[in-house]
Amino acid sequence: MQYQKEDVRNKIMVAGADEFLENGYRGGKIGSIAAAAGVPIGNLYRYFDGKEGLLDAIVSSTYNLIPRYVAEIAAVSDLYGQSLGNLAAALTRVITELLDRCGKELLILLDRCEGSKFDDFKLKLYALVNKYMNERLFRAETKEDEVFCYVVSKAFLDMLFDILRKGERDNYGNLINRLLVFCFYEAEKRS
Amino acid sequence: MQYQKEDVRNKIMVAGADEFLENGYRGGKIGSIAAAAGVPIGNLYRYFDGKEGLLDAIVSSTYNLIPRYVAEIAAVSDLYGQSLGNLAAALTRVITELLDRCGKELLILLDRCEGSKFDDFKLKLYALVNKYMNERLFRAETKEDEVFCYVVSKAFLDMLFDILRKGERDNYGNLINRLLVFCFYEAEKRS
Amino acid sequence: MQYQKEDVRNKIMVAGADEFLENGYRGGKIGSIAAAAGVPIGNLYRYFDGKEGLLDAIVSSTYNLIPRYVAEIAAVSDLYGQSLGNLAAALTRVITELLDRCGKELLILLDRCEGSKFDDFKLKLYALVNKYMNERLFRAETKEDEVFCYVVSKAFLDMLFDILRKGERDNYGNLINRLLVFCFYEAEKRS
Amino acid sequence: MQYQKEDVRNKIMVAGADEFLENGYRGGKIGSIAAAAGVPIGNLYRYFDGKEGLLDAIVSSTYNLIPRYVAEIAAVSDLYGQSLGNLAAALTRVITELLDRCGKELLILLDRCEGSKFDDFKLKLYALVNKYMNERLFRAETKEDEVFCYVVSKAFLDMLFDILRKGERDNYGNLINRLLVFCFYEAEKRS
DNA sequence: AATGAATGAGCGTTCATTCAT
DNA sequence: GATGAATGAACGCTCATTCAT
Repeated sequence: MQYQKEDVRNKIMVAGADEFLENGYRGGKIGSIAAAAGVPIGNLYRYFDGKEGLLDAIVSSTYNLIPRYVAEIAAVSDLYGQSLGNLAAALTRVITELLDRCGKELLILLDRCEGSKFDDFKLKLYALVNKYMNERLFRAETKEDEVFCYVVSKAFLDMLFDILRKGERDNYGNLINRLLVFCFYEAEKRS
Repeated sequence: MQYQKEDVRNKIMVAGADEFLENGYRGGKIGSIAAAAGVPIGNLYRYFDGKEGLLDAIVSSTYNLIPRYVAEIAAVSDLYGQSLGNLAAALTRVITELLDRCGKELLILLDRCEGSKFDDFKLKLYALVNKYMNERLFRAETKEDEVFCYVVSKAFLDMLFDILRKGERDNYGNLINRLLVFCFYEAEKRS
Repeated sequence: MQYQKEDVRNKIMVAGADEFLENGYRGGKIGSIAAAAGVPIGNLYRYFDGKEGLLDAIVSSTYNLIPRYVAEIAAVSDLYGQSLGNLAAALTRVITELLDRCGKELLILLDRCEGSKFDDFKLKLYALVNKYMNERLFRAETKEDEVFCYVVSKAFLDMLFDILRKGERDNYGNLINRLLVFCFYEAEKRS
Repeated sequence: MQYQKEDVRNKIMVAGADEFLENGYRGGKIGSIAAAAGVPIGNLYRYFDGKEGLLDAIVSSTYNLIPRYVAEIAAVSDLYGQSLGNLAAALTRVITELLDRCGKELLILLDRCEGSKFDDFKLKLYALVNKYMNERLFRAETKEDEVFCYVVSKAFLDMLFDILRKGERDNYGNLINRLLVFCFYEAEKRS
């Protein structure tokens, strides 16, 4: 019966992700998730440790993956930083891969975790990216510089995610390219 | 007594805004709001039409104000668009005024309305700004252009709000200036 | 509305005590208690902190009272120990008072707290009484003596409670007198 | 395979007895019992008719045995009643045998059957013993006599069980001897 | 016969809203 | 109009029992 278990587990996780995406963690109902997954409520608790446990199962691997992706993106930037074109290609590859692996989960983490222990994901992520950007690009000296660096870092990230939300697969490359130009072309002149 | 009534009404709205800011609309409790306002629960229902009604009262004037501010910002841009310096000064004035009038309410609308009828505020706002930006700056022709325009418009707005979230009053001017340079200096070269 | 509040609180506590007496703590249902008290379920939670809190409210004053009563009984025994007749009279007074104050609560504590934090009341009480009895009467030297002392102490206590369960108010005096004779008359000859 | 079936049946009953002893009938979980017995839940239902059926299987033989033991003890008392020493020896034999056969089950019956149909075992047992005691020893005439007879009968029984709970195998003889002296030596003088 | 996943009734609890005073 | 106790629908979760394999 092993294959069935995995099947059920997946159905619940998909239903849970959809429910949380639509109604948030607080607004998402275990009953609705179970119904959508075609599973009786009680059985859901065989697979997951309650509502929090289900969110955890849906989202934690992505949660843990992100710092590595950020580091990888930073490494890629260090390598190709001189040529925005090459950088864009590399970034596109990394980021489309990220999205393919855990796009939905990322959206939940970014916007739909109010009331859960992942509530702070966004802030942590922004802080992480901000750190990299400041070390490499901005080298903020005043409080004002820091704020500006933070604002731009966050915007860069948001734009990346928006491209993934709005764009289509065969646009990604071009759009990320344009994003890089927008953000970093002759950046020193502009900040 | 009209004066007292207004006083009570205000206390509830302030307490409500704080509660919603801290816990979101779904997570905010009527009981906590009434307690924080020093008002018996039942009385709250005299002044507001339930939880949704209270949110409405707190937020709707800002909700309705925003399109006018966007239009005003657009008008200002049209006037001073040639000179980023002048534009920044004008924008700073308009935006700090906006923030002074309804900063808290704006934050609620932007981030804390999950589960209410204002859930879509962010999207509407982005769409509005996107429209102005597209008409004035991007003149998108392809689907890809549209996405890029949207992404940049949204980012511009987010950055504006982030400055307001992170910055301090006497930074606003400088930061908005830097923001404008970052987004629009030789923009045509970069998009 | 203050008088009503106390009234409701009492009705809930009486209904709770009856329910717990009949079905134990684990078997007692909050719904039944609320119904028996003529109170909607939700309102019960205004007065008590959940099921455990209700049990606590019903039982904790008695729980805290008991050591004092044991000490008082021990003191009475020290005073009148020579004359079983006088001792019986004094004990009867103390114990009927105890029963009048918290007979039902005592029964819950003794037999119906499985699954709650008062689970160990009986053991603690027996240990307490055993300590007094051993110090005054048995002076156990061997392991076997200790067991016998414990067994008799516990039996004395149980019999006391049984008299209170089974007897009638105007019997108490006689029955306690007989109990003392049964347990302690020429006790040294018998142990 | 008949042998295996018996083996599984026994493992379940042992696990069940332990679980009920630890958590009571209400608090005991079928899942935990099955796990402790190393048996899948579904299979447990092949051997026993649900939770109540399992308790029944564990406990009913003891439940039915008890009246016979009480009768035997009564008979022994009639034979050796004159000599407490002989009586003690005979009683010790009977009672250690009882304990060896079904000590654990007896404890469940006495203390851990809340919520099951055996809830009333203790009362029935006390009533039974009370009947014998009254016929032979007390010959109660007044209501008060009856109560006292009941109280002493019950205490005698409880003390017997406590000796079995607290004592050690090679103490039993001595302790039961002391118990008999404590309860019945010159009893007529004391009641 | 063995297995353990499926099932769902029922519990304790919360909280937006109403209502009696 | 002010007050806060009353109300009950709805949620998350448990666990005895059944059922498909």
